[in-house]
Formats: sequence, C-alpha cells, structure tokens
Amino acid sequence: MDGRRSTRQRILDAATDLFGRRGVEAVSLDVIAAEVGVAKQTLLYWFPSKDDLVQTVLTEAAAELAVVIDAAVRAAPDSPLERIEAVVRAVFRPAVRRPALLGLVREVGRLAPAQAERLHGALAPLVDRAVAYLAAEMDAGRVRRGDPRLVAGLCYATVTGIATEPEALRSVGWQADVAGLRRLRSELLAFLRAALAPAVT
Amino acid sequence: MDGRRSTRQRILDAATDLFGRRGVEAVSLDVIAAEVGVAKQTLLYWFPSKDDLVQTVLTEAAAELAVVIDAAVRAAPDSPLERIEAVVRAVFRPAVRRPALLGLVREVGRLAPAQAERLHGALAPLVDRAVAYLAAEMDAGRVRRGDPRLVAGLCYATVTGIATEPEALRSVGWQADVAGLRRLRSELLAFLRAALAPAVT
DNA sequence: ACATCTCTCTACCATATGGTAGAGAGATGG
DNA sequence: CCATCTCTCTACCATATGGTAGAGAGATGT
Repeated sequence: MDGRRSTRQRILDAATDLFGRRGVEAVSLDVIAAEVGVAKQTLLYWFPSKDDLVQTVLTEAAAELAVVIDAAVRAAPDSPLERIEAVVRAVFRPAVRRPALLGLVREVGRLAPAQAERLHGALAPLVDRAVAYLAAEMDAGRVRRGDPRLVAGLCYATVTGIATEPEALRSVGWQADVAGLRRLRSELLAFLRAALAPAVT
Repeated sequence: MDGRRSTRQRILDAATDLFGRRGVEAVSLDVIAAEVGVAKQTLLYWFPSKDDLVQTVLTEAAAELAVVIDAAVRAAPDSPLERIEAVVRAVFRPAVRRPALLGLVREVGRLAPAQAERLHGALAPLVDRAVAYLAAEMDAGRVRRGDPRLVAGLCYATVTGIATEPEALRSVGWQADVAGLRRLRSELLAFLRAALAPAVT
C-alpha cells in the first residue's frame, strides 16, 4: 500500500494483459509473477488460486468495459447512428483497445458454464438495453428491420471479431498504427451505419 | 492402414476438434491420445512433436477452408451479393461449422509469427481475390465505396466473430439449434447485404 | 517493549507435461 | 524361414505447473 500501485493491482493488470494476449490456460502463475516482479507465492497470497485470479480478472474487465460503453451511450444523442458511433469511439479508446480487455472476450468461450454465466451477468444489462433500443428504433423505422437480438449480436461479433482477429486485417495489409486505427474506425462506422440503415423502399 | 480411418487421420481429426474448442495450449498430447484411443507415443510417432501436430492441424484446416470457400465462390453467379451469400452458406455448412475449423482461427493470433505467416499464406490467394473483386465492384458502383481491403477484413471479422463468440449470441437468447442457425444465417446475409449495398445518392 | 497484523519471501511437493529409448507385434518380400 | 519395414506399445525422464507450509520483515497499536 505504498506509493506505487498496490501489489494486488499490479498483479491484476499484468494478468489481464497476459490472459488477454496469450490465453488463460497458456499463462502460468510463474510468468505473471515474473512480469510483476514478485514471487509466485505473493500471487497466491492475494488470490487463493489461479482460478480465483482468472475469475477476478474477467469480472473486473467486464465491469470496466460495461462502464466505458455505458458512459459513451449515455453521453451520446438519442440517435441510433450517433450511439453506435459513440460506442465504437469508446471501444477504440486506447485504454479499452489494449490487447487485454477486448482480447479477454475470446477466453469466455472456454470457461466453465458457471464462470461464463457470471461474466454474462456483468454485461447483460447493457445487452438488454441495446436490444430494446434497437427494437424501438426498428419500429420507428430508423433502423433496418430484423431480429433486434441477432442484429445486436452481429454488431458485437463484428467489433469483437476485429479485436480478436487483428491478423485478418493485417493479412490485407492493414497496420495497427495511429493512422491505421483511424482509418479502421471510420471504415467500421461506415460499415455498421450501412448495415443498420433502414432499407430504402 | 486397415479398414478404419488411418491412425494418423484420426489423430488429426481429434486434434483439430480439441484445439479448435479448447485452444492449442490448453490441450495436452495425453488428452488427444485418450480421445483417439491410442498411446501418447503413437502421436509422437506420427508427428515428431506437438508443435508439428499443431502446424499440421492448422495448415490442413486452412487448406480445407480455402477449398470450400473457393468452390462456393466459383459456383456462384458473378454478382457481389450472390457471392457473399454463397460464401456464407458454405461457411454455415455443418462440415465447416463444426467448432474446430472456424474455431481454429482464434488460435492464429497466439502463434509465433513464422507459423502465422504460413497460415496466412494458405488463405492469402483467397483474400487477395476477394479484395480485388470488391474493388472492381466498388468501381462499378455495385458495392458501397470504401477501402476494399478493410471492407473485406470487416466481413471476415463479422463471420469469425460469430464463429468465435457464439456466447455473444447466446447471451441475447439465441440458440444453436437448426432453426436458430437458419435464422442466424439469414440475418447475417441481410446484415452483410446492407453493409455492402451501394449508397443511395 | 510487546503483540499483532499485513505482506512478501524461501523451501518444498504432487502431478502433468512434452519428449526419448527401445521393445514387440504383424505384415511383406526374397 | 529369415530379414525388413510399419506401426504401436511400455517404461522412463527432465521440466514446469498449481499449490502448501511456514518463516521473516516491517508497520501499527497498547
């Protein structure tokens, strides 16, 4: 509890980063301890087991993500496209874009059902709100009609697909520098705008 | 080399499935051997090392995927929307949709650069062709204008995002049964059609 | 000064991992 | 019948893993 970030927090940060980049099962406690610069047993003092550490990392990441997105949506005007833009811009912010946070969603699929359940619990309110909002906007004719739940899922899949498969973009010659990120963000916005725009009748 | 599928092929099948579902690092040789029903050393007879097995699994999966998609594109009429539909239908075929094949793309990000390079090599011709095709269709005004490479990347991200994050869809109440898959496929088609449709001027 | 509490450490352990060495079963060919 | 080749096995090994036991350092309260 000295001037530096607390040991616990440094462990969490390192674990979040490593789990997100390499995968939960691929990262050992020794590696995390070495990264933080403490003994492995210091980890086990703060977190009773690796499972517990994983659980904490995922839960806090989900909570952080929820806060960021929620704030972005609330600050945006009540227009579907504006809101999408706000969320995309929020997700592209460096603090969120760091490999860990979005990369962790890739790990969810491998968790035991009970753990995955808890994680979804953290994001469920956001999802429900997004779906209800999409449904209302579809009714109002401001968003292309469709199954609001699946449309929300597809938007999510697109964004997380980018997060978890940046190689796909690199393989088409894209580079993850500042200019590249700006171009990707604007292309993603155009993509989602078009995908959601109401059909011309 | 008896009546059953050869041991080598059974090992490859099991490894593909396990790697795709649980991740390369999370699956041990013992687990694969148990799944196939042979001794671990039989694996090491057919594949000198785990690394070699991983390499083979990924390379063959990429090749299989390339063949399936290539055939679908060639069989489809020369229209952007028809081609997209053909690819989506191909990817949704059970043989491809099995957790392993598409799930493996999730592993690529964790490979050493040299390995990832080889994999992208297997898919590069497909990607290049898709990008060139998109660019031509954009020029012809049949596809919404944009950076063809990034648009291709976004389509890919959407599809792989679905493959690697089915939880996202389940968390909005979607179920992976036959009817659910049909609905998802048609929603995905509408989504991509809209995202790619030329802007109304 | 003493006791207590918080935090990090060294020393160790049982198990699982990827991998090696080499034997044995069964077919094939001279 | 023997030699060879293919394939799978049992028996080991060095290392790495998650986890336990317990000691010591430093602050804090009495």
